Amino acid sequence: MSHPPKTSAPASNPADASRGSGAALEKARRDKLDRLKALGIDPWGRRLDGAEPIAAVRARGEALAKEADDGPTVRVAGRIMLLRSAGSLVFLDLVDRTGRIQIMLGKKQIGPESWKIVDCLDLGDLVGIDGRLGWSKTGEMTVFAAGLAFLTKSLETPPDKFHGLVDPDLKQRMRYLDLIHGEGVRERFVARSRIVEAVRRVLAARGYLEVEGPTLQESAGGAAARPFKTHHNALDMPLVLRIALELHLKRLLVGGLEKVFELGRVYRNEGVSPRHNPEFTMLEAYEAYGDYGTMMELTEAIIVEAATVAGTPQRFEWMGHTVDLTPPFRRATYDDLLREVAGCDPADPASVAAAAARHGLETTDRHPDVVKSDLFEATVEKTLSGPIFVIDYPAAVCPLTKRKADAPHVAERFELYVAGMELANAYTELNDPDLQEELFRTQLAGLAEEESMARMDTDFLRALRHGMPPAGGLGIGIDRLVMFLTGAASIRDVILFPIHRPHTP
RNA sequence: GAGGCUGUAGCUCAGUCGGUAGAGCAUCGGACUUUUAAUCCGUUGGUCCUGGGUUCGAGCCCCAGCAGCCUCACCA
Repeated sequence: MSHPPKTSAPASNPADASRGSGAALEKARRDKLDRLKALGIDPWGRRLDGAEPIAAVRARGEALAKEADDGPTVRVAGRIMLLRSAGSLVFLDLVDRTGRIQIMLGKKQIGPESWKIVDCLDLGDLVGIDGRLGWSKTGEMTVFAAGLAFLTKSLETPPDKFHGLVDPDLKQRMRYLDLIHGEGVRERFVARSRIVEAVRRVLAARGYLEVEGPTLQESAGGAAARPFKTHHNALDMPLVLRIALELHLKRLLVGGLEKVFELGRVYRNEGVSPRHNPEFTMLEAYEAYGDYGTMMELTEAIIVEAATVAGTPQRFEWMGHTVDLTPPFRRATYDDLLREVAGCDPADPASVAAAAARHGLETTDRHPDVVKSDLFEATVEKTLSGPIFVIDYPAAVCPLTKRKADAPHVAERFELYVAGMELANAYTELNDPDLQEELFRTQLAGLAEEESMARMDTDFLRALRHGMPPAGGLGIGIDRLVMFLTGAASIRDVILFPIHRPHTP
């Protein structure tokens, strides 16, 4: 080989030549892994009993005098988030699921053998620490380490220790990193868990039974949405994933379970947006001998309890709306809001159509109630800061709902809106099998099956003919509930692993 | 599905008029027994999303594609 060009002269050590690249960053960590093994340390660790949650340790530390040097001995375990070396003294910030605490490791204090392990520590490694709890000279609560247990080596470089992960794509695809480094991310998902617990607690306290319906169905009913299609091999039958919980829960009302709810995933083959993910979590609850008024009271109880456990303030700004959770929530009829906001006479189809036309909506060959519904969505919805119960809907857009006794064109339905977004939907359930069948048929006429909320379900109709008690039914979108209780702007911020296209190399 | 914006080192981001690819953090080497995103000195690291095109020359301009975000449509 002749003289290489000076500008591209290779370094003497090929590994050094790429030092700092992604591969070299991992190699540096693998070198430390090998050094640990050489020291007889298992870099992948073993069971460690008796580690105290860092939050609990911090609580104990608060009671200690700053100058005390006789603090209790504690054991903590967690991930190294920051590492500052000052010669033969090293400071770590250790994080577990409950909090963060500073660790001080001194060469003299832990001895030369353990110090060899300290030399092998990287950001992201998991360690256990035994030490005295106290305060550093600069006033930081600190565990002064006497013992160090190496628990797991991290071979990948963590994100920027100050900014964390910022790219929303990376945050979602690598949620584990987002949970470690993202500001408030872990807290938000803990809040989600607490909210779900609260929902179950409220329902259980009222005597509701939690049940599980089928997610694989022959036909998807109970909502207006396109389903995902799949296939069962052994039975050689086409199946769809459920789009709602409704029709099976109502069968259970027929079966005498009287108060049932399901909290589970539904799947809708629709577009994605900051408020839509193809799979999302739905609560549906049904109470025999109740009506939509019963469900309004239940909805309010669930939301107030969920807000309490989530730590949501009573009044806050979200998505440009001022939300006030002080019960009772406002109630307003559909027609009153329409009159107020759209400036038309809801009782007069011509007036409604004229208003709809002014907003550029299609009105020809459309059912008057559909025009009304379009007008409502175009004008009223975005103005509803809420929470507000919108009550009494035009009957033609509510095929599963009982009509008002004295006004058959009005359905006993409410939707709860917050910040212009639909959060809950409830009916006095239609239990007249003949009317239900008729509504299915008229809804289906002239509509593509995929577009209709009413899908003929003859087995469901037969169940109704056996007698379903008069009942109230409620649906709440749990993801959206979590969004507004945690102040999240996107549904992807409250779903751990939202849908993504595959990354192509 | 349509439109707009974005894509540069492991992470967070600059990159001027088209003229040899930059910083901070991280890494590696050195100093430091009270640090706080430690600091200081030195060091290293690039498929500029992918593929074409224009040009003497493209991170930058043009075309196509991929991915993300936002808006709209479907929907909750």
